[in-house]
Amino acid sequence: MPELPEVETTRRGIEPHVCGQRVSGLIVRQRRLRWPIPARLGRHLQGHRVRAVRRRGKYLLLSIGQGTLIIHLGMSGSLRILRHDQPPGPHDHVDLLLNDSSRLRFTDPRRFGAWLWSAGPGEQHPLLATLGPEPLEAEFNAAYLHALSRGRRLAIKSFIMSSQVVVGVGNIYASEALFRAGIHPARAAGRISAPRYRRLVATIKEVLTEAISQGGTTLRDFVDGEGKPGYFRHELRVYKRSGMACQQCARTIRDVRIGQRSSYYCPGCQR
DNA sequence: AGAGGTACCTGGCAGC
DNA sequence: TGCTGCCAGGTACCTC
Repeated sequence: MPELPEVETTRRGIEPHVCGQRVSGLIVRQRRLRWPIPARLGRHLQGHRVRAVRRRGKYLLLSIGQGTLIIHLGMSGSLRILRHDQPPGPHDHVDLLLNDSSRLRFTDPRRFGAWLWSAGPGEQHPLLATLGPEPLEAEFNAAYLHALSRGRRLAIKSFIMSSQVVVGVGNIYASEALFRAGIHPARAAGRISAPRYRRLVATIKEVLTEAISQGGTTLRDFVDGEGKPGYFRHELRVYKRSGMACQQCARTIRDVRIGQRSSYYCPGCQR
């Protein structure tokens, strides 16, 4: 479900409701997520104030007391604010209880998500320590990508989806950014010129920024912290559009498997 | 070191 | 209707 724009949309949705509040409890109905929720998590959180809701890649970082609650939404996870208790559904695995009697509810049918604890600010946690730059920051630029890609035979789509290279670019936005940049998704990363990387960096930033402003992409069931869907799906030009005509050149959009992921491209526009 | 495959899990859908 | 197999927005971890 969530790529960077969906995680950022979630962050913005929950931040005003959660920030500044004290944690009054934690209800764990299903401990077995990607990794088991630490048995002592509730004790770390209880009674402490939520000082900030940050994001690093697709990880949400809630600064609570002196430590950090690290939340990942996986493929199918979502968070929403409940004003009052509501009967939990079968995939409502965790509730973070807040002192104004509202709660942050975590729903995740596939259970690829995670709730972890870091004693410090979170960025030093093993899962976050090796992450590449944020795509919307200045350090993510053409010179960086071009230099890093030299000699690499990996498909460009897999390359930009690697979290060591850049965080937050998932399967939807990788296809969309490559279409806008005119680059074939299977092209070897090491065989793309500096000018074309300039274009690609620009389209990655553009696609992610547009998607955030639209509240993300809702394909099946993504909703933000208040239950609203994202509208970027109306802007998708190739993703899930195989068999349809390219809006730019009218050729038929194709799909191909790259790194076990469905990838969509226009054979006329992308080389 | 880099590249590719596997694993984790549930639900929805196409095809028979 | 019911079964089977495949697909899904992520990514750590394993092997070659």
